[in-house]
Order: sequence, then structure tokens, then C-alpha cells
Amino acid sequence: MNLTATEENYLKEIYHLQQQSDKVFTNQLAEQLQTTPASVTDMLKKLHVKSLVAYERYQGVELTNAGTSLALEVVRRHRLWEYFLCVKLGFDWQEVHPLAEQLEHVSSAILIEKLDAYLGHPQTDPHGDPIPNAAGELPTIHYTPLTQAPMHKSMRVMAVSNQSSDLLEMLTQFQISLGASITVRKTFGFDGSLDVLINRKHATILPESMARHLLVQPVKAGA
Amino acid sequence: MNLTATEENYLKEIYHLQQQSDKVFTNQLAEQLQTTPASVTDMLKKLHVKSLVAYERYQGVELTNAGTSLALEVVRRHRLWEYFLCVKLGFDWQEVHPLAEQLEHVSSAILIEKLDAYLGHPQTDPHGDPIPNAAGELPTIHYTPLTQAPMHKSMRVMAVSNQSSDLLEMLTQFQISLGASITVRKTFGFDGSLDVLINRKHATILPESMARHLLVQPVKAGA
DNA sequence: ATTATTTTTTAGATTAGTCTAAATTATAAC
DNA sequence: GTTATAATTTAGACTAATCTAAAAAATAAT
Repeated sequence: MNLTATEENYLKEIYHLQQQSDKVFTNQLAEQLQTTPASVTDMLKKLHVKSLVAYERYQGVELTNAGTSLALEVVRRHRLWEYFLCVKLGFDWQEVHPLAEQLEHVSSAILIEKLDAYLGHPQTDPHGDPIPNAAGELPTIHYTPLTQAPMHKSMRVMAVSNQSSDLLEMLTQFQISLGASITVRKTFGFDGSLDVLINRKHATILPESMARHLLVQPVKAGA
Repeated sequence: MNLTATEENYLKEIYHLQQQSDKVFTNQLAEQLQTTPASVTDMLKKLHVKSLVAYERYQGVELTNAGTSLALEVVRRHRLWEYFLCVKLGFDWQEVHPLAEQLEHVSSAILIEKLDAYLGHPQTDPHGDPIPNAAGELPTIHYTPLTQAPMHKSMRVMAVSNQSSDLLEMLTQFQISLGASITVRKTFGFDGSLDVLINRKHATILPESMARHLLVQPVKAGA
């Protein structure tokens, strides 16, 4: 199945919106894709003819199995490029999305497999979102918000649940980067602030509002 | 100036054809770009309106300064991606061209600068063609065919003047890769075959037909 | 210097993706 | 259960890139 970049974008966006709710609606898509509802309707008809979505007028849309599989392929490409841009080229994770939006449409299975191997088959992109494998399976990843992490246990920061540059600014201030280790030493009942040890040497207090967006995993588990 | 991928391809192809002769003609372009002369005419008019080419009907076309500069930017992106694909992802140089054709249209100045830095500011792509720098200047590169190289001097293989997979096969057989060193020890008057030392240890005889496509440079000079 | 040939251009259509404005269907309000 | 509102679809048009077939201009041949 040979898709245009636009078709790929629609499939990917339907996939993402389906994580929230089963059916996806025209206006939702139009907003996400920065286009008009009329254009969305046109495209949904087209994808329906190709059997990539199940679409009935006025009733919203769902991906078919074929559509899901193609959407996951696009997600895979997107996240691998994001990983590359951050880890190899040194971009910040907040700025890689628009670039990956372009790179994801370069179509070559062998390119993606070589890129994946070169990057060491990463499990997640720099935002901590899981990267589908070549078979289109999403690795199950169980991260814990730092606010619910066990005490006195060294945890690794694997992802953030908020992609704003405001959060990045905070993280920079606290010298916390993806992959840093954090050990919770105390929780303040007052407002949930956490007394933590960063990278096993630097002690500080993290506000709850920030800590709940840090997704962590025990240091020993996983990669 | 924001260009479509198609416009970029036209500029790049006009640039390449201009290396041969000053003026470039409709049918030439149509053949290179695998399209019809009618389509080429349409595009030339469009590029003329944008002042990227000097075009007069029936008289062929040339790049303007602005057009040349944009063409070189595309060439730069293409060659940097080729370098990346070979050196980092392990593709053979004969297979990277179609992939680079896609990657070259990803538009982001900062991406290309970071890629360039990551690759160590290479002077040439894996075929040995020079990579324009960020200012759009082509480094002058003076390579010598191995057949004209001085004797008893260690030369480095920088490029090949023939991109066929047949040559690649031969090179593989002789264990000559880009960057290998070759010292000419003797030239046979009979047919111009060369007695050489490869990588300072392995002696062999190279046929003249192959040696003349190996472009070399003294080991000490350049990168 | 005409004629024949080649090259290039124009004219008119087509496809993908998009839009605005109007019409339709579904949902919510009363 | 009408009516109002919101969501969605249709109709018709636009742009970029392409094509085929016919016309026009340049070049070569006699």
C-alpha cells in the first residue's frame, strides 16, 4: 500500500485520537490537522475506499486492522527519528517533533530497519513514548509518576507526561535530564513536595506539580 | 524562499546539467527528471517568475544567482544524507542515491547544520563528490586518477569516477574501500596494469581499466 | 530558400489536496 | 415533538503538478 504523506498524517492522527476514545469525529481531526471539516470528510471517504478506515457519514471513523498497522508504521518512523535527532544530533526533545513530522514520510523499510539497529533498538522515544517494533507491536511500558514511586529507591527518569517548554525549563533548572536517577527521601504532607536526591549526589525539593509529570522506572529494570 | 520538492528537483537538475554546458534545454530536463517536455516548460515558466532561472522560450534556461544558491543548498543536503547513510547506517554507496533524493527535501537549516557537525563536516560524499558548505561554496578538490599518481607514494582513495555496481564488485574483490591507501610500485608497459600495495600490506595487480576510475590524493594532504 | 525534421510550447484535461458557502443530518433544549 | 444549535457533508472552485495532442518555432537538409 503506497500512501501519500497526507494520508499517512490522517492515519496517524486517527490512531492518536483513538487512544482517547473509540470513535473519532470530523471536527476533532480537522482541529488536530489544522484543516477544515470539509477536507477531512473528503479524505475519510478516500481512506474508506482503500479499506484503511471504517467510515459512515455523520457517525465518525475508526481504523481498520490494515489502517492501524500502517498508522503504527508511521508512528514507529516518527519516534525513531525523534530519538535520532535527540541522541545523535543533540536536539532538545521539545524541538524534534516538527522535524520528525517531515522525516517520518521518507518511505523505505530498509532505511528504518538500519536506523533502528544504529540507534540500538530503543524502546521509547525521547518523550518516553513507546516505539512500535518492526512487527507493529507496541512494547508495554509501565512507568510510574515520581509522586507514586517507592521511597529510598533509585528511579530513572524515562519520560515526561507534559511536553511543554515550560517543563523543560524547570527540568534544566533542576539539572534533571532524561535518564537521570532520582531517589525520593521524604514526602511533605503540606503540599506533596518531594525531598529527592538527583543522580545520587544533589539533594533538592521538587514541587508536586512538577514531580507528577516525571515518569520513572526502577533503575535496575529495563534498559 | 519556500520551494516545493518538485521545484527543488528542477533546480538541482538544471545545476547538474549546467556543469556540462552553459544552457540547459527542455528535452534534456524532461529526460533526466522522467517527465514530459510540456511539464518542464510549465515549471520553467514558474521558476522564471520566481527569478530562479533565466528562461526565454525556445532558448533554453540557466540558473540565476539566487537559483544557483538554492540548488547548491539542495546538493548539500543530498550529499550530507548520502554520507550519513553510508558512514553511519552502513549502506553501500551505490544504493544511497534514491534515499537521499527523499531526505534532501526535508527542510530545516538547523537540522542540516547539526547533521553536518555530527558527521564531522565531511568534504565529499561517498561517491567522492564535493559537499557545498553552509555558505554555498564548493570546496575545490583535486583528485588524481590512480593511473596518473606518482610512484612509490602512498595515495588515499577519495572517490570513484564510475558509480556502477560492477565497479563496486571489483573493489570488494580487491578489498579496496573508500579511504584505503594505495601505493603504485610499477606500471606495466604492456597494458598499463599497475603493481600496487593496498593499505601498505597487500600487493596485487590492478587492471588499467579499473585503476583509471580510482581517484586518489596524497595521504598527507587534505582530511 | 524552401522543405522536412526536431524541439519546444500551448491548449485543454486530470488528480490530489484544499477551501468557502450552502445544505443536510444529528443532538440538545424546551 | 418541534425548534434551535451544532456537527457534518455536499457542491463548486482553486492550486500544483502532471499528462496528451496539436500548434508553433527553430534547425537541418536539399
